[in-house]
Amino acid sequence: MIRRHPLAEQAAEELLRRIGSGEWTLGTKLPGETTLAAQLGVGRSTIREAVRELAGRRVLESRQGAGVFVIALQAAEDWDKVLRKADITDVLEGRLAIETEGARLAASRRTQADLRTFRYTLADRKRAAANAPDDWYIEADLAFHRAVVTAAHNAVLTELFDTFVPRIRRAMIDMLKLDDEHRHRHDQAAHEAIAEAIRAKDPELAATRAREHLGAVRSSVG
Amino acid sequence: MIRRHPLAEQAAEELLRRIGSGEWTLGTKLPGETTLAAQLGVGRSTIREAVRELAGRRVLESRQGAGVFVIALQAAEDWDKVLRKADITDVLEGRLAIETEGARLAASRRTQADLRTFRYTLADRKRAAANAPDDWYIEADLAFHRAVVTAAHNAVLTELFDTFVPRIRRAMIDMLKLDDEHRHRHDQAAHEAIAEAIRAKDPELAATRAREHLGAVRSSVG
DNA sequence: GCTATCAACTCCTCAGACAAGCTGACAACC
DNA sequence: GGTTGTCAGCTTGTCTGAGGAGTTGATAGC
Repeated sequence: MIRRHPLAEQAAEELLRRIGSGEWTLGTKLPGETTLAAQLGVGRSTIREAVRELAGRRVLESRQGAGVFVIALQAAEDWDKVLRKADITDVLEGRLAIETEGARLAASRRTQADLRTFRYTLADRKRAAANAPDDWYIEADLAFHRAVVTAAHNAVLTELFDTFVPRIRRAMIDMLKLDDEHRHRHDQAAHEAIAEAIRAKDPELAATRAREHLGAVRSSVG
Repeated sequence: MIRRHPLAEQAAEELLRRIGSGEWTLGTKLPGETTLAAQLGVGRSTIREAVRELAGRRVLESRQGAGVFVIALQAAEDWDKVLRKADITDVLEGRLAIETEGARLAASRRTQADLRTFRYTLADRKRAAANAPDDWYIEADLAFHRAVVTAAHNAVLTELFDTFVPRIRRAMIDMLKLDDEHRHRHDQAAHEAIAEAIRAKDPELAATRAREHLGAVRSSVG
């Protein structure tokens, strides 16, 4: 799948390159559209589209009458992309950090509703582990883990978990393909132990069990 | 600071709204530029800029000759924005998760170079705590904490930390403004204790000390 | 059934015109 | 001196018309 970049995209890349090279630093006003168009040898509307693209990425900001200004030195890291490119062990260690702390906080903050969610998702996971196709099982497993993080009642942790999910899901799919005997489906007990520790309001125990479970997952991959 | 949105931005918002409302789902081809321009009552180049902006945000993709397609149902979560809007306690708990696990991993993986960085950044921090202005002190403090996470040699954790930094920095500035006696500058010992545990290759101790230090920071804010 | 052709559609790029907004300089005024 | 008003010259914002280039699906021919 080849893909030729339109001029506007190339122009955006060039602008980004110049910003990255230090030619224009934070807060700098770029040359006018007509000047830039002449410099890059393209039309003014092409420059405008390039600027608009970088504005969408929160790198540039244009103010009518004043000019175009640099508001970030590089494109905001696209986390989806970062995670796709990262080693899966690095990703799993990030997940371990989030879920361990999530379990610890959940143990102090969980509500009755959280406990109900644990029961439902654990039951689902048990059924799926027994006889469902891989993708069902994966969703059921992730649903329980998400419930744990949600019970921490911390928006940042929940959002972090959700950011990691797509990458984790892909890794699980790959892993299960190589695992004909469904060995990983047998750790239902470990999941119930985490839920139990949270129910019992034991932060240390919940954190330890979460870390050990995820550490085992990490080892089985790396 | 009032700020009127240009037509192109308004058009981009409208397109995003329609995508979010389910009018156009994943993979859908949008109507042509001329049609959209007529629908929204703007010129063609305005529509083009709106599309280009959403392309920069990875929501749309335009293919010459084929059309414009939806490639994501919503703008990728802009973490900078998420963190700006989140409670500072939630952010600090996220940081605590990252740094605790970072310290734990650093204790097993730190190199001689990491230890050198610890020494430099700790010395800087000590000097800054003694007599430097607030912003110097904050940078020195953050530099040490970043060194700890970097020593974990995990790209995802490092990137996560860097994502959190701007928000943390702002919170520290606000905190120090209310703290005439510079109470927070006196915990140099806690920082050196973390570094010492990592030097001694004691993961549990490093994690515990990191968690306790950051827990104290969190309590002093919340 | 398969391939080649082609017309209609799409986005891409440019140029030119005018509107709208900002900035700094300068004059007028208190 | 200090403040305010005005304005020229810059900037970006928007529209239009024209032609180029790529894609797609229908159709004719084999």
